[in-house]
Amino acid sequence: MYSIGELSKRTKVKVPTIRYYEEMGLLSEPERTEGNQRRYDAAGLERLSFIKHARDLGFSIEAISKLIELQGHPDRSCQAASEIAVSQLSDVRAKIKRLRALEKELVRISKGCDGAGVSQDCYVLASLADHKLCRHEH
Amino acid sequence: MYSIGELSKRTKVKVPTIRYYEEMGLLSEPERTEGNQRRYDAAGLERLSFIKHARDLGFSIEAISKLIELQGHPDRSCQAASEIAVSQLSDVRAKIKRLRALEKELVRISKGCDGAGVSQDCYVLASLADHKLCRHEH
DNA sequence: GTAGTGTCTCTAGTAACTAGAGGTTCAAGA
DNA sequence: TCTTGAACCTCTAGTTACTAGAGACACTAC
Repeated sequence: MYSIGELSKRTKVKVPTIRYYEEMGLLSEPERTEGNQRRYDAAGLERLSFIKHARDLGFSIEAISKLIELQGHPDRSCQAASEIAVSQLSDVRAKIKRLRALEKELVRISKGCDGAGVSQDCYVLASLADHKLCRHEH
Repeated sequence: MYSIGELSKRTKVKVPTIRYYEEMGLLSEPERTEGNQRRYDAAGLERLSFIKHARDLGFSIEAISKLIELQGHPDRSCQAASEIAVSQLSDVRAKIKRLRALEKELVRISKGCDGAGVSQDCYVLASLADHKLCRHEH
């Protein structure tokens, strides 16, 4: 049996976050000691590792909830799980695309100004003030 | 003079968001009609366009505050503005890097499962449960 | 004058935590 | 067995950048 701190160390999930996951229904309520402290078993540890890994991959709490539900029904089709993963992937790709466009624009803006001048002539400020100076859409 | 709705249309910033920016100190308090409604002038419009553009580029409210402060002092060195832009750029690059790693991992996970099987054998779920199945760090 | 739309303030909600207060429990050493 | 200090408990509130809704008032066109 692990205390919440022990679980935290093993999974690298902070203690208040573990309690938060419990409140959100991602973790089921663990046993308690006589003194009301949480004690987790191996299943709890595994479950939390799953959550941590999915969060690291950017899955939302909601998506993780659905995945956990599926885990609980091994006989059910895994189409939903596949869909969640694919949707997460397209999310990530959309974000990358957008960030690339921003990167280009920021490079252009930053290059125009070395920080040596005064704010009146600053290219950074001018670029932000006037969208027409931009080369790309964003 | 523009009403808040007029300003919203021209800048594509939603009305409640404009009020929010005012509350946050990004926009100075505009004149009011006798009936207490906001009326903006050209300077207000320009300022809001600046904010909108910077937000679209991912600058935080805090960063924008600093940039606006600089705009107000045309004689001051623009080093701070340059630093903010550069830091924003490295932020964006870090995010891209991380997202690329996630993309790779998600592609791998998704490929392993076509959604046809049952959840018990689902590669998506197995991958999430066991970090050791991952090829990359994240 | 009245109808309909726009605007006002205020409160509360979102996602996914994080921080802090004030109090209790546990485990190890004396 | 007692004590001490770290770990734990619950609860509330704060974070970022908004968004939604309630209930009331203002403005504009007919």
